[in-house]
Amino acid sequence: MRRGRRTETLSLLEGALLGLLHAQPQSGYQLRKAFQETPLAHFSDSPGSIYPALARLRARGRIRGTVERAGTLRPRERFALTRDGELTLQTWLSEPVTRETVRHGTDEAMLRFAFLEGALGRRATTGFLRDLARELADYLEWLRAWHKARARAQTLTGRLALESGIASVDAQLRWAHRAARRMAAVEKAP
Amino acid sequence: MRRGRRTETLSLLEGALLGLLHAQPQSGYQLRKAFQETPLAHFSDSPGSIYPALARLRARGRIRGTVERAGTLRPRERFALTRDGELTLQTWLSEPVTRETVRHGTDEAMLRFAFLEGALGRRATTGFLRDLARELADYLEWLRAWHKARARAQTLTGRLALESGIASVDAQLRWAHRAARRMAAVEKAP
DNA sequence: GTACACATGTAACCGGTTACATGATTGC
DNA sequence: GCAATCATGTAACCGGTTACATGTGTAC
Repeated sequence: MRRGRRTETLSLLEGALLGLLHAQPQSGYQLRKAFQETPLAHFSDSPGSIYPALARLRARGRIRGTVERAGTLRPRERFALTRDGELTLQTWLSEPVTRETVRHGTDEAMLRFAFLEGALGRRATTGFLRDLARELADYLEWLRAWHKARARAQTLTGRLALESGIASVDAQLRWAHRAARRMAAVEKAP
Repeated sequence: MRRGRRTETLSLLEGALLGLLHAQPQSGYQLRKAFQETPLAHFSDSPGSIYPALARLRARGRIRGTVERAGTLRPRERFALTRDGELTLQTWLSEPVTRETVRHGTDEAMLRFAFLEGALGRRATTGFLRDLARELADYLEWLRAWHKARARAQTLTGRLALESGIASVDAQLRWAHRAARRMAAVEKAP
């Protein structure tokens, strides 16, 4: 959906593909199944989204495909990250967590977090969680202030919808704190 | 992002615009500000998204614009729903809440809910909340089962990310129950 | 022998993003 | 005088959706 001027920002789908391929080289079909069957849903599982995305990533040198069972009547192409793809993934995962990251929805942040350990190691997660918790707390405070100030001017369902958002952000913030504690505990006893 | 074959499904942005214009006829600039300043964030506030979307809706007869302060040097165009736009909005808001609705993220469901009272009245919300709660409960159960079954096979951050999703859905489900009770209470004493 | 899972694509459409463009008004 | 706000657009790009297309392997 967007393209950095020079830095080649990844779309969510491309990020997800790189992250999955980093964890485990696999075919387009297996990636489709992952989008169907795992909680990674919300990505389309249609071939029309995944195969072109893979072709793009390959054209840009992020991934490389090797054909398996070439002689047989049912070959398949297994994709893996190139060194360049690994760097791209790491760069994407390292982008700072800002106000915008949480304002536009936490999907991207959580997707990146899911891949953090695999691609950057456990140490990298501490800062991520700290920044995420900071921004979530700020955002939550702002949402609550907004709710307090404007609650009466809205319809009942409008108000309730806002409260749903507040409850969601609150849950994510609590989760971030729990997760940070878990990470700290694990770091002491690896 | 998509187009129903014949039924002219609305994009999220178009739905948001119709909902906002139904609540209060206003100009493109005011809509932009709404996306900047209210918790409706996550829609782009850039003129390049809103003005073309308004032009589309007008071309399809959903909205009508009237130029205000026409003689002055700073005119502006205030948009309002046509009768057809009202019907389109109502149809969109009436679409059933299914498994897919929650699997792909609850953004659309919550956006629609926010406009429900204004466009369909309080009575319409009861069924919506019931369906939403049902689907959220199913989805939550599925997520928990998945977590239990696959937790060990994942990286730590992968597991934590899943737990974040579970916490979020859980929070939304609790909210849905609270909201249903609030609606019921209000219906008795309108 | 037929339905379903495996496996990979292409092509048209279109909506959102980014960047560019223009000019008036208000407040300091 | 200059910056910020008001106000509205256009144009190129490109990625995701939908629909179409094709053929094999396996289990009943």
